[in-house]
Amino acid sequence: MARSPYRVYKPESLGHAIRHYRKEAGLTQAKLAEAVGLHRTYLSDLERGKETEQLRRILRLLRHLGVRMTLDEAEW
Amino acid sequence: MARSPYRVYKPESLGHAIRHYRKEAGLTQAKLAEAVGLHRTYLSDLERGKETEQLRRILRLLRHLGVRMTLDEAEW
DNA sequence: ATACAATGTCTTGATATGGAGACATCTGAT
DNA sequence: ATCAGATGTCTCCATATCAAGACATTGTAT
Repeated sequence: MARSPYRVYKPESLGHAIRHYRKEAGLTQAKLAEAVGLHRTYLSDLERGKETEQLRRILRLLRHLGVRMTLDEAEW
Repeated sequence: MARSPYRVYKPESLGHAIRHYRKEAGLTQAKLAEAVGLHRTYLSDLERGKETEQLRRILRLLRHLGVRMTLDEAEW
C-alpha cells in the first residue's frame, strides 16, 4: 500500500503524511513519539495539522519561491 | 541553472535549498523576508542552517519513518 | 454489551523562538 | 583602493511552543 508521494503545501498535509507513514510502519503515536523523543500530544497535534508558526513560515517561504515540498518513502 | 531537487535530511539542507531558490529568483534576503512577512535575521539564520528544535523534531520523525523530504521547483 | 488500547483535547509551566535593531563583515562594482 | 549593498552576528525580550499529565472520546476487539 505504498501511497506516495505527498505534496506538502500546508501543515495539514504534513500531518496526513506522517500519520500515513506511521500507520504503515505499524506504530502507535505513543511508540513513535517515544522512539524519537517527543511527547505523544505533540505528535497528535502534528498529525491533525495543528498550525505552528515556524512550519507556516517555512511553507510560505517555499510557496513564494515556487518550490514544492514532497514526502515519499526513501529507497535504499 | 535549474539545480533540483534538494534532499532535506537536516536543517542545513533546507537552508541551502532556500538560498539557492532565493538567488535564482533574484531576491535579496531583505526583499524575500519582507515579501513573506519575516525578519531578515530569521532568514539569514535559516539559510545558514540554524538548528531549531521544531525542524529537528520533524526531520527526526521523518527519518525514523524512512520518509524522504524533497524540494524542487513546482511545475505549472 | 464490556474492556482495553489508541487517540483527542484541555491546562499549566518551562523553554525555544523569532522580531527588532545595532553593528561587523563580506562582496562586487567602479 | 573606496563605496554601497548584502549578509553575518550579536543582545534583548515578548511570545509561540512543547512536555507533561489528566481526562474524554473513539476504535476495536471479544
